[in-house]
Formats: sequence, C-alpha cells, structure tokens
Amino acid sequence: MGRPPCCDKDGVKKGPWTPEEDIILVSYVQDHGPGNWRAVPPNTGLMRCSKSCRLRWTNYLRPGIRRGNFSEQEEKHIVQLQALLGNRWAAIASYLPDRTDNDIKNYWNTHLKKKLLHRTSTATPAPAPTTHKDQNNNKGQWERRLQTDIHLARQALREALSLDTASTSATPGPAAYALSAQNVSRMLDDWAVAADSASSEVTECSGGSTASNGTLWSSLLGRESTGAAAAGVEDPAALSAIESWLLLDDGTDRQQPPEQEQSGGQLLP
DNA sequence: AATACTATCAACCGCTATTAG
DNA sequence: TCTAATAGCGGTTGATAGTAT
Repeated sequence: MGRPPCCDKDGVKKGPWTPEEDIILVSYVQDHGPGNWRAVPPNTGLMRCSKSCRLRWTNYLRPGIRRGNFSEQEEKHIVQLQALLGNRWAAIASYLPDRTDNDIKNYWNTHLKKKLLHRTSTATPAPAPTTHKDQNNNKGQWERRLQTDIHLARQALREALSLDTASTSATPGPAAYALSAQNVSRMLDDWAVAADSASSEVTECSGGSTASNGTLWSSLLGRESTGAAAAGVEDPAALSAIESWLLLDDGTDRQQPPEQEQSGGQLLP
C-alpha cells in the first residue's frame, strides 16, 4: 500500500484564506520550516489541504515577496525570459526572486500579452496608402524584432549549453535544469557586459499593498534564499542590458540588426 | 444612482515526476 | 518492486474592485 492520505478530503475548506489561517500557517512554518506540507493540516488544525497550504505559503506568505506594480525592467526581463524559456513560470520566477511564479504568470496573461499584441498590431498598420516597400518595412516590425530576439536567445542558450556540456560533464543528468539555469544567468551577465552603460536606475516599484507581507512576516521569519540570487540577475546592469537589447518602449526601431549587437556586444563568451 | 462591462489576482484544477510505505 | 500519495508546475476559473454607460 501507499501512504495514508494527507488530509480529510471531505472536511477540507476552500476559498480565500482568513488572516487567522495565515497567522497559523506562518507560525507553523516559522517553527518547522517550509516543506513536509502534508504534516501541516493535522499539526495546525487548519481545515486546508496540504496543497492549499503550500500554495498559500509560496504565493503569498513567503517572506521577501514583492507585490504590486512591475517595473519596466521587470517587464522586459519577463518578456526576455519568456521568449527564452517559454511558459515555464517557475523557471522565470527563479530569476525574479521576489516575485512568485503565479504573479508573473498573472502579469503576463493580463498585461504583457496584451502589450505585445498591441505592439504587433500597431506595428502592422491598417490599410493605408503605402507602397509595397513601405508595407514591408512596417509590417510586423515589433513582431519581427521579437522573433529575432527569440531566435538569438535560443541560439545563445544552445551554444551555452553545448559549451557547458563539453567543459563540465558529458552525462546529462538530473542537473540538466540547473545547468541550463546557470547558462541563462551567464547569458544575462553577458548581456550586462554588452550593455553600453549602466543607465540603470532600478525603478523601485511603489506598489501599495506590496511590502505588507514582507514587513509583516519578515519580522517573524528569516528570508530564504532562492538560489536565483546567485544567478546575479538582479544586477541592475543585466536588467539594463536586456532593456537596451529589447528596446521595447523607446518607439524607435533599431537601425542595426541584432547580429551586429551580438558580435559587438559579445553575447556569448 | 443603477447597471453592465472589464481587469485583476488569489485560489483551484489537473497533470507529471518523485517519493514513502 | 509496486502502489498510491505528495510536491510542484502550468492552465483556468471565479470573486471582486474599478470603470464606463
């Protein structure tokens, strides 16, 4: 036989968490640490499924979570990482350690997807008295730029992976993801180097509700490191590099093809 | 002021890989 | 070794706040 069930499925409570439940959960995690979620409901008396407890902790109660508005840098960072990794929100979130995967996923679905669509549509103007040549020039400017970016990112990742597999170990094992994550962070570092200047004032988001949990619970709990910090992605220079690479909002089309930036900017070692 | 519509986000659902018994 | 539960992930939903009519 297998394990006994973690909680009574019949008496399990659903819906929004109350502040009292939050406090119980935080107190428990403070004493026992995160993990072993199946032990949480029976030990705390919470009428919640272990899954729900884990979700509540990771998405809301975990210290160090920043909520509220995403900065421009974060936006571009997410766009870049999404192009690179796809909808692997947990992986993307590991490069934005103070954001949860759920937050990033929500932000992507509600804001960024629309933004990208809007840019695509504005880059492909409706019927206008333009010549065929003009149409070609304007057609999907943003879309083409994005596709080029995606292509470059993938190429860079492939090369980085091949470099590492050659230099480290020939056996692709369970560390495969760690390996790729390592390389992604290296790429980001490279972009940082490629960036001309660090005109990178990280716009501190002034989200209202945001730090509330952090300040509330950080007094109770120490901040855990996610390992992503080691990736060095929070480096403002890296963010600035991505910004300059993407040129999302400046309204000016890039004059040089990305290839030139790659060769000039040393995208890869 | 009332109603309809839209946007946001917390939480749930379903799936897969891993792990305990 | 096998079976069933857990952990974790991405997709989706539903409640609610905000805005438009």
